[in-house]
Amino acid sequence: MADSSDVPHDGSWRSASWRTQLRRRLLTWFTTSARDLPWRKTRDPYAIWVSEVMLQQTQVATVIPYFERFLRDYPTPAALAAADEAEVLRRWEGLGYYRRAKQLHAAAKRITAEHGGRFPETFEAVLALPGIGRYTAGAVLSISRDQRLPVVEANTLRLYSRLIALRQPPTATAPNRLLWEVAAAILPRQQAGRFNQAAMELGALLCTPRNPDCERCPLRSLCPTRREGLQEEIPGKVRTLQYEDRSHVAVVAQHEDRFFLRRCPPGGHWAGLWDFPRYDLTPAAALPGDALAAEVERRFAAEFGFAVRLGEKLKTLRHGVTRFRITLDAFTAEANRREADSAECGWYQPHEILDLPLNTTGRKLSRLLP
DNA sequence: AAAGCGGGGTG
DNA sequence: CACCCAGCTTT
Repeated sequence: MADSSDVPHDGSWRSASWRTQLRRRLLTWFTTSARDLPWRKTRDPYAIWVSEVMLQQTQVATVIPYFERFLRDYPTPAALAAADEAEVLRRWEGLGYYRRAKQLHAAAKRITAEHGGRFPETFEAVLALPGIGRYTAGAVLSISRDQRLPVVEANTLRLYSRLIALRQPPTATAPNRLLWEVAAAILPRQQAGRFNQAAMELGALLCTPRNPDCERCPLRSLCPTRREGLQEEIPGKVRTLQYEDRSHVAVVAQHEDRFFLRRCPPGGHWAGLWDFPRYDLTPAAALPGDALAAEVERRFAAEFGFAVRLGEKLKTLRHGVTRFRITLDAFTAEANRREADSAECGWYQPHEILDLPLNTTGRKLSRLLP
């Protein structure tokens, strides 16, 4: 049984005076150095929750316009709960990781049904909502209500690893438990929300992964990692990701002035979003051109029950997703007749496609249509 | 081209 | 505890 007390690190954080110094310096620094971000102008837990979910896997500059639009269109949990999922996905389009939007929508419905439309204010109730874990629950309730709850995410993970000179990979079980312990111990009694924001901001602006700006850091004299010159070694590397190449083919089928799209099935990738039919043909090198077209036509007919004939290559798109690097060859295709639309697929004119929630490659291909 | 973000859910 | 998640920006 791994115990956090066995994890090699610097124990200064256990000293009350060290923690007092840290709090004072960090909060003072935040007063002068905090970025002016839209979600810092509110104490509405709903708005802060939306920002926290958007900020997962996505950077600040990307999130800002999405956040402002989302709050304008859905100013309350009830407004979000009343929206169609497709409409929510359309507003999320481009942010990626669409499960976040679906969970946000589902949680808004739960808040409306179970909490009378008011964002819950106990840690347990917030944690019980879909898409909300320990970090997000702590962030929302500390920032909006100053509840004394710790947060450990990428920025604080790195900052706290350095403040305790953590000598092990920070995501391993025992080191991670220790980091949460540290995050809880250093919180002030008052202003826990400002403190958490300050810690994350310091990690984002100064205590960066590479070349941290220790000269400007208000915590430099408290930092054992800086003292020992280990900034590039701490936190330890988790592991290097091995990319995997994939070859996909998309079918842009046309009949008169309409194009065929389908909804991605539940449980799979891009679930609930629309896209042109696409097929994984890895490894593509094994198939000569004719055989590739025949294989795609076969799969298309098997899936949708009508035939198309592949034409020329419309476009090659390369996109990376998690550990995959995908080369997507999009082909035009002709359908002899038009099958009836269903809830899962159908024929659309280009102007109708504008209103469908599409994944990024689907949207890029749709812009090539007449 | 590679690195970094990135917590939540599942099994 | 390991693995998955179907994109984007920065370096």
